[in-house]
Amino acid sequence: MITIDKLAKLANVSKSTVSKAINDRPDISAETKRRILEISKANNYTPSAFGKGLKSKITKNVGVIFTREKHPLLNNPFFSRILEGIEAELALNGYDLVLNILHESNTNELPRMIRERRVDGIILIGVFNDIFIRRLITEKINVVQVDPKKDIPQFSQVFIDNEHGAFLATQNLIDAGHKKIGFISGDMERLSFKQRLDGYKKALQHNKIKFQNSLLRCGGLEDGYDQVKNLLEEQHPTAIFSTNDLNALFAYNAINDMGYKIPEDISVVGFDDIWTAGDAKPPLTTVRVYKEELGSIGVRTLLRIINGELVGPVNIIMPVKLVE
Amino acid sequence: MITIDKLAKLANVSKSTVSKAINDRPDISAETKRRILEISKANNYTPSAFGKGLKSKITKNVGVIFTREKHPLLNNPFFSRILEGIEAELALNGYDLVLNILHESNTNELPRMIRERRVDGIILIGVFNDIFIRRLITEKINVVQVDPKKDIPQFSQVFIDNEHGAFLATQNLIDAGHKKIGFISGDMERLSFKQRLDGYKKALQHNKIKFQNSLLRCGGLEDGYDQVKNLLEEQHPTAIFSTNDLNALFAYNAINDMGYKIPEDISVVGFDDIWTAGDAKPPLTTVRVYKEELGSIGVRTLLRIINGELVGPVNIIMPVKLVE
DNA sequence: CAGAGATTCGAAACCGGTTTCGGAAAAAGA
DNA sequence: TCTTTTTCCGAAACCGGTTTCGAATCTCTG
Repeated sequence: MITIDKLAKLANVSKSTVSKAINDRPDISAETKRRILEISKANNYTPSAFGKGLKSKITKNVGVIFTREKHPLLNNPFFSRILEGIEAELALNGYDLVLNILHESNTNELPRMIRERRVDGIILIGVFNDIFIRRLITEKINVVQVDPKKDIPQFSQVFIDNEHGAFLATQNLIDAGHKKIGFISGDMERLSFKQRLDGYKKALQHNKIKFQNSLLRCGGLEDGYDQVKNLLEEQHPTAIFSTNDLNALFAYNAINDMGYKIPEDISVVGFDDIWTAGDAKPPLTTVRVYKEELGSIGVRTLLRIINGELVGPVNIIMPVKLVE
Repeated sequence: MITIDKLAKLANVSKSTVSKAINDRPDISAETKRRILEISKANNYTPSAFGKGLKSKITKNVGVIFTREKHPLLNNPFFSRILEGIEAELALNGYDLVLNILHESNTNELPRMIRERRVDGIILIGVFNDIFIRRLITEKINVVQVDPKKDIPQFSQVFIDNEHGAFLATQNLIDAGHKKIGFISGDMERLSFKQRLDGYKKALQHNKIKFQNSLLRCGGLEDGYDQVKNLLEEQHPTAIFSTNDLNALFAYNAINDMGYKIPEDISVVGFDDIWTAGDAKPPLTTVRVYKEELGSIGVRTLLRIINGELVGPVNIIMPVKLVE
């Protein structure tokens, strides 16, 4: 491993001069710079991240923290897509991505990468407890929250346009003539599901359809199947809006198992546009979320914060699209 | 941000003494150590990664490099599961994960995290070109390859027991009375698919069934549907072994669309045990691969290399299990 | 109580960079 | 030709740790 000192010896200059050549400083002659860069390339010298960071405090790393409730993150179909979006955008800007996956309960102490300042900022995806949030704020860490489960005004945040998406989805069902539209969802503690409920309500109201609590079935993802069955038996809706595709697919199963046909007897619209949605039979109408975009916009926002281009926290709402 | 110097002032000792207290060195009195640690905790001091690494060359970071062919990695259902396995095992051992996702074509230059020695070792998952591999070898980077697409004897590698898994899957079909078993697969350039073909052949041979080239349909994941259709029309097998679940699900669709019934007319067995396998109707019999384990064993192997506990490269074969 | 040995601490060097600042040499101006 | 200015380079300090080694103090032994 070649260091700046060795390179300086090879070029018969001081290490300050090498540093100037490498970093394109003004006080160096064109000829010397050329010579040094040549020797540098010949010995494929790369400045050590440690040496650089020690002085500059800049790591050129960004931390990404996901939380998961129980087991695999697969429950969250977004995981890899958002992560890929983040990674691509970071790579484009010369940053590396340091990944942490935490359990929701386990977010008391700050991760090492933050404590030891191994990252210039972080992107948060998931649910975090209050102590965690507070420490991030007091330590003045650069933070962007993507698809927030909870609104934290101190952080910059990238939202999905949940309300409008849900509005579109519901309106789509209403346009098809439905008046009795069931609503199924995961945990309503989550901001995104709340917002989707709002969109559902707005669409009903906009069409002068009375909102009925009895048409709601909310809860965990696990028992989606049973909830749909229960909803169908008790309320006989002609359509169902599901706040997420996973539940929508459970609904498909339940509807099929009860002997109904889709879409003749019951229509279903989902949200998220996960990759299996198109393979379902019949293909699921859903609200497309641009997951990679979510990640890359999150990164761009964070980099603006890191570069001091942003004064206060900003909120960004990413548009969605109804796909049939 | 408090540094070791400030802490030393606060405790009225030299910074060498602080270092000794923090790192539990012998030449320090119990009382002084206690006092320093107390003050350290009170000011929640965390040594900077830069300072430490500069001297020790140890980053406590591990790089993880995935490659993708075209677009999202979702084609690879392993992605998040293996990644989670890796992350969990690294976290357990006090390491952070630095993620890189490369395009196969774009793997000429070494990633920055390797050049700048920002990681103590790397885990490779995917396809890498020869220049890339050679540079890793000449630079003496610590490498473990997980689920290798190509055998690289210079690296330690964690394999899936593809051959035995394919043997089990095929034997399962033979036990059910099938003699004419189609074989569909993705790109046969990949080591894992080759090995699965070997297992398929072995099972046939073991049961004295003649292997027929005409029953093979190999190629991309994209046109799996058409290939299955073609296979069914031309050869009329009574069963199909698919080297991956994704193709198996395409086979389901093709079989259904052609008016056959599963498993009455045609049986299907897959490989990988992706999460949708259980939801298919009827549930897909498949070979379960312990994806998190794959990741965590990869990490454990890498850490042994980093700690100098391993002399040469090792090959590890992870067992699989047939699930119905 | 002198001398040997063990304990405990700190000064200084080191790791690999960046940055400041002063001075020499070269170029420009008088 | 003598200043003045500009250009170019290097010595030295600094960043935040670790490690070595010498010295001071304390403990033990004969």
